[in-house]
Amino acid sequence: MATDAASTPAKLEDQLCFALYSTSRAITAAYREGLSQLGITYPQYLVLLRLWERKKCTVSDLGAALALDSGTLSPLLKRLESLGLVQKVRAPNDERTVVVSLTQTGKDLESDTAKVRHLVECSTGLSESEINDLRESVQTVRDHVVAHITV
Amino acid sequence: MATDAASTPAKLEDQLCFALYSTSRAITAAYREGLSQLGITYPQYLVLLRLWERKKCTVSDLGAALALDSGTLSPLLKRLESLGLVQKVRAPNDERTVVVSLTQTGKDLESDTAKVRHLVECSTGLSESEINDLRESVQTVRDHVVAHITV
DNA sequence: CACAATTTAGTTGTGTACAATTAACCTTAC
DNA sequence: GTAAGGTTAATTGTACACAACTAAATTGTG
Repeated sequence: MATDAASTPAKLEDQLCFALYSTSRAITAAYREGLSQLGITYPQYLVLLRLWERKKCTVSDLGAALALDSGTLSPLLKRLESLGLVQKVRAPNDERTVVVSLTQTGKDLESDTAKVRHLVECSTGLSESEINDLRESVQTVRDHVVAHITV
Repeated sequence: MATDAASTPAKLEDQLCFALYSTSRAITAAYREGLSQLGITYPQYLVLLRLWERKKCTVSDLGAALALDSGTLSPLLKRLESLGLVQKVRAPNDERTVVVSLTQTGKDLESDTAKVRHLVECSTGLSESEINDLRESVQTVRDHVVAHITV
């Protein structure tokens, strides 16, 4: 009874969900200045990260990798296209799918982001192995929660 | 040189930032169904969490607790007000500040959220102590990153 | 008192997130 | 072949986030 949810009023700072929410936004903010000098936003950077890994992605490939739907990706990709960083082409064998690929400008941007990423990693105050341990713990939580939602 | 940033192409799933970003959104999604039955969104729930802790908050108090600015909070509080969950009153001694407080309906909502919170906590697959350990690790990262930005 | 600097919310504009819907295209069953 | 059902991306509408700006009120200083 002492551990009854109603008897222990939940505090904002005690919530794992808020820790993740506020920390994610803090890291996004840490990326903001460096990325804005490259002309891109943080979600755009994440999409580019995926494209630097795999030269060609369909919109749904990107959606699966980032867990974002076309309502988010369509306008985001339109902005990346108008920035000249990616190009979109309808697949000839299936006119429904749109293949997104990097332009040369988009490819060239990869090396510029390494310094920004390094600065943010340093700002965490963690060693490389500590970063990886924490990342794995957080990913495990994500996978559990996602599996629970899907069920 | 093997660890040079340019020579080790960064992958999306290897990034702590993406782990935090995607996990935060997954947990928000896990809260969505339960909270929508109570008529509120996840950011609104976070604001209410703070108000259940402290009966009265100014807008800037809430902004400091949540790291959100008035551009986010003003419309959010307007929606909570139109839902009848909070009320806003100008402080008589300082007409600039707006004191936000809970209505009875807003107070009554607290107990209803406990079950939603418990379900999401269970979906993480972690014990209570594991949740707390992870929360503290994530908060430490946040505090480091925020301190680094402010400098 | 006067008045510049600061504080506080609110507003505006851009860019995500996400649910719900739409439109075009593909596939399958018949 | 064609109609039904499924897939894919785009669109629409609501709600955050956040930068930049505005307006009103307070404070500090001479």
